[in-house]
Amino acid sequence: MSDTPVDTSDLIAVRRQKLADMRARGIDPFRANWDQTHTSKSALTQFEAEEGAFFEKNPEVKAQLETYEAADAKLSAAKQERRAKIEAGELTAEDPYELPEVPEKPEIPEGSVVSVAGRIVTFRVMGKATFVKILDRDGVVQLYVQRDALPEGVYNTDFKKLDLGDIIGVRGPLFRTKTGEITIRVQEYALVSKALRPLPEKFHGLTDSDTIYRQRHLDLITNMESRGRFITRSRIIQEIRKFLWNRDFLEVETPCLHGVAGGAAARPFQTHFNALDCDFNLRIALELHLKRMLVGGFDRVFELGRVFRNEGLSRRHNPEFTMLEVYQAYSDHRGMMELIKGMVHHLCENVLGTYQIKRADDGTVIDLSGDWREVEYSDLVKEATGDSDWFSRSKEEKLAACAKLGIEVNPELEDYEVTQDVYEKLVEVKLIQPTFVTRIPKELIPLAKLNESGDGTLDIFELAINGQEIAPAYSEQNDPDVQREMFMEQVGEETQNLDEEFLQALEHGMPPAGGMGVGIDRLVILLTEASNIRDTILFPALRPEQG
RNA sequence: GGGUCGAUAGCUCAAUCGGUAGAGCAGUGGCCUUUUAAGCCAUUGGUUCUGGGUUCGAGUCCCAGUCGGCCUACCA
Repeated sequence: MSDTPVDTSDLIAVRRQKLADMRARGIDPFRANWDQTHTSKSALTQFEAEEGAFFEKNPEVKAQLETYEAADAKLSAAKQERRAKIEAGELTAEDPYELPEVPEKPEIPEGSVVSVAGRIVTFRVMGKATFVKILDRDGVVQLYVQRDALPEGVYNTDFKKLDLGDIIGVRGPLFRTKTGEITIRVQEYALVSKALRPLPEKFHGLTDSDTIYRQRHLDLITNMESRGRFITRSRIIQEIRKFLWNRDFLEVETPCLHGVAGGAAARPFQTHFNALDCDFNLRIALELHLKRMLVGGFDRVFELGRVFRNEGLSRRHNPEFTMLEVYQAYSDHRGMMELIKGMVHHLCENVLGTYQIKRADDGTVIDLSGDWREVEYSDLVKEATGDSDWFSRSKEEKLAACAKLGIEVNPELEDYEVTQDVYEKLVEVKLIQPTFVTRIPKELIPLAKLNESGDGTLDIFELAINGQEIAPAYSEQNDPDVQREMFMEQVGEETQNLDEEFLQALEHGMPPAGGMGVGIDRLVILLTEASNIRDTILFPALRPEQG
């Protein structure tokens, strides 16, 4: 293999040739391991601490350094000014000039020796020395490699043949370069894993969204913003768990395969279980099994899980998405208000470090701190339509009003659905600041308790932030007969779509409870200031590539 | 599902009225021991998404298809 001629027309062939040459010389380009003592970040923090301790013992060196830095800044400013004048034609390069004097830079001892490993993301050869940057799990660290610091010959025959994208391990002491960047002075290095394919261009990274989604690994190497967003997503989920564990909630797992896909109204994905020779649906909600946990005496439960809805793709919809559902016995929708607000505040404190979020769309600042606005559904609809008698109008009048308001509404919809359309198209999208929408009409949700006033509204809220529904929560329906009736109205003739197992469980008695569902992806969109659900899902649904 | 825009070198992008497909980065060879998108010299690299058509001539115009973005529809 090693005498295969190099095909320079193919970047991969060049790298394969390097690989073959290494193997021929008995070097394994894919090592079993590398002993790390630090990550990029912990190495940097360590040096800062060591340097700080040194300055404390030697304050005069710190003073010298500050003098040096100030003088150096003046020097660069003077050079820049001169360059600007030459460009503007006020001076020529031959004109005599004086530059401010800069004192000698004081010596600062090198830090301790660290061992790190990561992927090469920049590689700047400057003759007999090279600057390299490697990326590891928590960031980038610079390496300084001098020819004479490596065993004889290695720099030219091996080191300079490294490629962008290769993963290397290095060992050496920390120091600060002339420009102030904390850097590892490499004494020892090894190729840990050879990259046979080139990375995307370093400055622009990947921009083709198709490639970004299909080859997310490349996006993560190249695009630090994207990388950070997925780290934040993971920390959000971690902190949600902590928040609920601390309130004595039990995390449970319920099945993804459902005989009847209940707990929401959405088209399910269907599949077939061979061993039982029967059809199953992928779950569209977690609700019904979690309520059966309440019947079973698990008074505080939650599940963080994937649900699947066989519906369209959009900026806000992916067919599989992550849902949190929480149920707390002896609580109600009011209790859920406190819970969700507490949870979001916890995330602001512990993940984001701020309560102010900038919208990706228009830069509006969303303030998540303090108490959140609470407003009734009917008031919002009346306000949006400018009609205080909206709810006593006939369907025809409502449709006519919709046309005037410039929204398209399917005339075959039920009366309450027309209103709901108005809500979704005119109201919800404008609820940018956190808002609890309460007293929602009973036709919309069959699983919640009716308000005691008997006006046909439900004891529920929908939390809207950023123009999207983030979390609906109910005082859960625990009357088995009312529940059955509500289901019957929903399914009509199709009684095979009744979840009898759930209804029977309710007949054993379910404690009064508050329950809530949180769309994790939408929450992450909000908290990471993303504009598209696909930026928050590692591998979003795409049509499989052909061939 | 409908509308609309797009696909050119490994990556990011050019290409005038239909007239020899270019640049930067990456790669390759050389210079360079503190760089910051390092710099300098030289240089390789193309099924212009696929398949048809019009034309003396197509990256460019037409038709069909594939994949994608955005809008829209569906969506408790």
